[in-house]
Amino acid sequence: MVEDVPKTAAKPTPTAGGRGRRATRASGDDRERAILETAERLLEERPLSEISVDDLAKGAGISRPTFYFYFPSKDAVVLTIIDRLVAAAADSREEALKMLAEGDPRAGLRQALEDLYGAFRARRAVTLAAAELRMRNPEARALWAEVMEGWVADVTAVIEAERARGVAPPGEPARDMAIALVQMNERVQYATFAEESPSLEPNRVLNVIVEIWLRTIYGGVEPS
Amino acid sequence: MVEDVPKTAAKPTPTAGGRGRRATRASGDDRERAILETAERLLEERPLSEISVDDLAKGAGISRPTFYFYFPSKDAVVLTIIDRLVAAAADSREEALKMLAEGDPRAGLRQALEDLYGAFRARRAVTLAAAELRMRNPEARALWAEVMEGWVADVTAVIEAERARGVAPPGEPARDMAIALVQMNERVQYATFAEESPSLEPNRVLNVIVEIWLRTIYGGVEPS
DNA sequence: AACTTTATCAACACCGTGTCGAGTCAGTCA
DNA sequence: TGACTGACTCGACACGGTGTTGATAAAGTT
Repeated sequence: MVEDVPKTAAKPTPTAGGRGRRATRASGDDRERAILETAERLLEERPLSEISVDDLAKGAGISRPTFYFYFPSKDAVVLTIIDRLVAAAADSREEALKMLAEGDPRAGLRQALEDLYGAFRARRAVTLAAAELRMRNPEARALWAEVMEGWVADVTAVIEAERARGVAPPGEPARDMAIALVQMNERVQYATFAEESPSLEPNRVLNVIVEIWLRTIYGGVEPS
Repeated sequence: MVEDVPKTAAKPTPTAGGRGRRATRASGDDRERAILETAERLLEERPLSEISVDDLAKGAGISRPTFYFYFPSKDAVVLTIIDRLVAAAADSREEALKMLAEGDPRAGLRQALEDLYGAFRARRAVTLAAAELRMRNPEARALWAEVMEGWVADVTAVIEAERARGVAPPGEPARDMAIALVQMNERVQYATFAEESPSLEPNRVLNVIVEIWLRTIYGGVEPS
């Protein structure tokens, strides 16, 4: 059902912060994984706000106090899960960035947006939980901010390069454009995942955001 | 037995739903206002999730049970406040739409975005609370969806008109473009109000989103 | 004056969080 | 082997928030 990521090695601790277990290396590893899997499974069914610590404990076959042996709070569990999503997305970004540097920037841009969209769509439930958590948890906010900052920096560089090459017209500061574009993606994708109304159809999202990115970056406004 | 109130003509009830008071016309009006004012005041200080029913009751000079005489829940209070914000924003939209229909669409568009931005910036705290509430309250979600739908419909009409006039190039379906643009505005403005990082500076927001809107609507992508 | 409606709140039932302390159990190692 | 230790478990509790109940008072209405 939930075949987990293959990177169980090469990483002593997901984050340096006080997330995760207190200190151990014994059989409780299974329990920790069980909690994380339960969280992911329940998030497919209902929003984070409707999942209690008891639900997670029950799902992992332990009592509520025992849950606290493994994680300091419900939020910490979700934060750990988000860490992994973010790491996966970062890989996608690096991949796409490489492609962007060597080939045609326009095709590369489409590929990059596609990979990014794919990374989050694959973990739709977690993405929605992240957005929810961000509203009330400073740590989640900081983590997300870091992610956004990374993309903005990359996109800014791309826009500036294309302007320098003379293929993109000047305009508002590249970084400002990048912020708006990246935030647009986030919002549009969230709406689609959450099936808001109005929202874009899943199979239309990429066409639309790619067109807006291209027009924004490459298309100057002809004076009427 | 329905004593009609003359002061707020043309509006019997903010919403048809069971929001607000149960039924009265006496001095308790002051209390109701006091609760709403307390809520707005506290929202300037801290997020909705950190405000309790007791805080609202204390702020209005009543006990917690008495609060429930006036509102069925904390959410209902905020929903009432959001109703008003939304109504004000709708007025702005109508205003801007009129301007858009008679004058130059490009200048009109800028004016419309400016008015809209202003309407929400004037009620920054409430706007942020609305976003928070939307995450966990279906009624708030429905209300916001209605608002978004209204804007999307208007923008769709504008894009289609401009394409029909031949001044805007064809491209992805007008409605899809409209959805993405409206959602971009929402996200960018939210980030600015919340002082996220990264986010646009308050005095730069309009320049940036107007440029993106114009390039998206009027600027086709020249083939490289 | 009897009656109704509006308004108020102490006390309660309930739920979710997080902590404490008293355990069990599986391995050391003396 | 038996005392010791550290990993692990959970019943019972304290706390803080929500929403309800029922008793009561105060202000109209007839």
